Amino acid sequence: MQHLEQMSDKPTTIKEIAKLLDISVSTVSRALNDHSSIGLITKMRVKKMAKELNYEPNQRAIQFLQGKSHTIGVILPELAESFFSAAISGIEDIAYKRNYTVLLAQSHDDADREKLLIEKMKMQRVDGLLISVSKTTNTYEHLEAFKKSNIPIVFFDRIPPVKNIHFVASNLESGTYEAVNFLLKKGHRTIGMINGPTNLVASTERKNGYIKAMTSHRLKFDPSLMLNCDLTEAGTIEAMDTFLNHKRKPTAIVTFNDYVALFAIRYARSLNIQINKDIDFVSYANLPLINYMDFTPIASVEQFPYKQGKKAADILLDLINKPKGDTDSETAYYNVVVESELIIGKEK
Amino acid sequence: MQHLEQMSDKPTTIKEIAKLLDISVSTVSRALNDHSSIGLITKMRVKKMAKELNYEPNQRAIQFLQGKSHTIGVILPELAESFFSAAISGIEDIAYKRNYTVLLAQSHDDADREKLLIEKMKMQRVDGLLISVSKTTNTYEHLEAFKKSNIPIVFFDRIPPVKNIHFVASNLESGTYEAVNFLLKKGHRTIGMINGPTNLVASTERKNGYIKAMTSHRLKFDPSLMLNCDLTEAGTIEAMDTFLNHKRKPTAIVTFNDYVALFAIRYARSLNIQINKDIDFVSYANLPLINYMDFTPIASVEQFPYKQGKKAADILLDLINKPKGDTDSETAYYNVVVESELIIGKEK
DNA sequence: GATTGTTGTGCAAACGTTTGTGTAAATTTA
DNA sequence: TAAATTTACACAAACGTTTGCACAACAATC
Repeated sequence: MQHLEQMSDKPTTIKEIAKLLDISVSTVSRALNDHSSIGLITKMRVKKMAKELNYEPNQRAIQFLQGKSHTIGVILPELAESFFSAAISGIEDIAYKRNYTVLLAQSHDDADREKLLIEKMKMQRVDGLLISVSKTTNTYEHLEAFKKSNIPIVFFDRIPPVKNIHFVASNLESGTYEAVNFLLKKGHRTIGMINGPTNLVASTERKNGYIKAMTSHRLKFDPSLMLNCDLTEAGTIEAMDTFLNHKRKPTAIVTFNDYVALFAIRYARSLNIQINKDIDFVSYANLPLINYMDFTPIASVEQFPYKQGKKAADILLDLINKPKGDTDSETAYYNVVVESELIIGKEK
Repeated sequence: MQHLEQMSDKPTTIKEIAKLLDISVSTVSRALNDHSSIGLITKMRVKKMAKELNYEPNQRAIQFLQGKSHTIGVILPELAESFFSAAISGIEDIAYKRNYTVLLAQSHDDADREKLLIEKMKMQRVDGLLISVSKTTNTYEHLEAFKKSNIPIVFFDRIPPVKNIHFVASNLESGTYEAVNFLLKKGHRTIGMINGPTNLVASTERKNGYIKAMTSHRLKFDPSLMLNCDLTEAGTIEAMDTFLNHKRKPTAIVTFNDYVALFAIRYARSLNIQINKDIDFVSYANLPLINYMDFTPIASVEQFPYKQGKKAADILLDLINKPKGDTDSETAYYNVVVESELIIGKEK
């Protein structure tokens, strides 16, 4: 009975239990899994011994045997952005609920690193991949290549311009429509927009929403009021300068995200412009802390990142656990749109 | 030559290569690993075929065979807190550099969830665990139990009061000392401190730093000027009320972190108190965005979370790859202190 | 009392890879 | 030219678990 002191040794295996009880490993395995063909007495004996030895099944062995890792890879640009830290929480919650683990990696908005990470995820044999592509990603062969590996992949938020993919994104067009509409109803007629880089789908959607709102009010779209910006502080300031020297100086500005809004507002204040008086600002919600600031956009488009993460993870796990009949998984793609919502800030 | 079209099938194995070349699997394995006992011609043939079939070694199989997962588990309270999102970047960078992957999970400051996650990490057979315990964790048996599993564990930032553990933390005592010293030099004599819950080591360290600074200026420590707070907004307001009605009303306040500082400053402003005029604020750096605010602490203690994450991961990987001779690993524990630094904000 | 059915268990293969050992053939040495 | 050495490969075991199949023992049926 010296089997009790091997605690701090290697983890107990099914074999040891078998040897100690003088039965076969298959019996032990079946007993632990409550297989119907094992006698009650044997089951009890096995379970008691398993508990005594602190037996825990070696998941790595099981994963290997079954050819499933029960792990999903998640690649996202930057956890420091609260959109993504909220999204990862949604992903994680779904993953753990459905008994999957999460292998995390950040691209830090570096396309090369992203490529490496994707390769690594494939080598790690993740069961599926969730990815929000980096800002700098502009070639897509590696994504196409990954698709060939038969590992399901779901894109979220930052969707690359590639055909036949599954993705989850927020409806930026309708969100922007609402935002611009809100400004129009407030009486604004000259509305500027600091948009993102043209290679992002998100920029196009915002643009479309903007145009739609304008035309629905029978206003003509003035392209000079929509500026593309690299989302840096310098780029934002440049855009602001353009607007402030514009022959049609905007009375309201919609910014691509809260960071841009912050830069723009800070710069405007330095020029003694009265925020939300001389110029109204509307943005897209990214930063929870913006609520604590003294001068914040009067409204913002909430994109529900947590919900988006949940949804994306759910879809991925559905794809992973889809029965073999691939007939429709080859033709049907999840294109899920999470509605965004215009949140109007409390007046100060 | 019909082996070229099995691309979208199951991943290629070493066996298939062996069969196609009519050699043994061991030869293929050794050829791919450039083993000395394999002829040059064979190596070339194998490598060529491997490339042709897009062979990638099955890491899961290797991990299983070697009994190593090459994965570290990371459990932290909340990625939305920028301290942790910075820390995870450091962890990730080291892990990937040293060829490990990161299994991530958030406790969301829930002790029960944390317990479950630890259990799960053990079942997943991670090679090591990195953890920053949740605020609500107040029993430590599960941590002690985990140590018995022989999986190295390194704590960082939020260290539980448990003996004989490896940890990385910032030197809050010296940071606080510097902060209080800075205020004393500015002429303040009545300095309040909104500290954290007493069960956190971090609170004790701040307290010690505070006391040290005071005594070094030959000032007596007034315990009524150090309040313990649950770090919520309500708790902060309560603490502020206590201070404002104190017979020795502080002319400067040190807060546990930026969130508390925000709550305190907002509340003070609502009472028409002039920030950094009537009362000077000093805090600990958590939020990058605090720089964008109009009223921010005049100084803050930077804790270098990225560096801390890197250091913690490095230590963990060293422990994992430590040679078998356990003689000193049983007696010696890494207690690494990352120096913090007082950052004095630009005057506005 | 032979046949079928049920219950409980063991054997062995399989997953993909690495690695220790065995062994031909080719080369060098005496 | 036989013996010793080297070279180049194959065989098989191992990692921990699941699972199809075989098979014994026993009970129930005709």
